[in-house]
Amino acid sequence: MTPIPREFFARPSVQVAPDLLGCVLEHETAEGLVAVELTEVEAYAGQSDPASHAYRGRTARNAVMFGPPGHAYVYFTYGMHFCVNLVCQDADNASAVLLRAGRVIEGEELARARRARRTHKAGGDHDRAGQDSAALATRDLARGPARLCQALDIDRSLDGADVCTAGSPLRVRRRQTGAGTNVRSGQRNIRSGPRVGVSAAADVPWRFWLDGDPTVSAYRPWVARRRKLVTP
DNA sequence: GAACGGATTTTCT
DNA sequence: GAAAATCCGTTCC
Repeated sequence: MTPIPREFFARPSVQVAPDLLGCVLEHETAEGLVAVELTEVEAYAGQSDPASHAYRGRTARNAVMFGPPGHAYVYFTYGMHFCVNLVCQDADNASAVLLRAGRVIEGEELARARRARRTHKAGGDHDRAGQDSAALATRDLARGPARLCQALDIDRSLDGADVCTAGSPLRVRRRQTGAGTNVRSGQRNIRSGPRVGVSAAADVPWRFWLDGDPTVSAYRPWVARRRKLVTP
């Protein structure tokens, strides 16, 4: 299985993002291999994009965005979640594509076990500890950026990982279209709209997804992240 | 089916 | 001190 060449990522993230739809991200660990077909992504530019982590310059967290293309930028957010990006273009642009959702095509049982594990942890210690992991819908396994990271067991240890090298545990490849595989209908329509959870530059349609795919997260028009009301 | 609170890091004011 | 590229269980329509 040949990874996508680095030149693929050496373009503006807005061009790379829609081309990533339908590509496969896979992570090989001691537990096994889990692979997802990407169904939803978002493009982030560098210092010209107020919604980008790179907007205010380089920090310890976003350093990978200021490096060569074809590497993973993994960050921790909201105190409990990881999200993964793929770095695009060159160091001066510090742009990347956020992977928002995917459809598990390999290692579904492992992905389900990981998601159930995390769900249990996040939900606290209730009597439901022994919750049946099969209760998780297949389409929800990697539906959302943090869920995708849970299913693939991606964390900060993969920050900076090269996804263009065959020997790397984390890599991106094109979907196999040969005979014998469960290839779905050929070209599906790609749609675009405003990015999710972003208040700055909300008018830029830099979110891309496969039209009608059940693993794409529901569209939230304004997401109006409710600010905590401060009582004086 | 929408809406809220909680978990609790990284960054900036 | 607060907001953020989030998810989940609960609660109220």
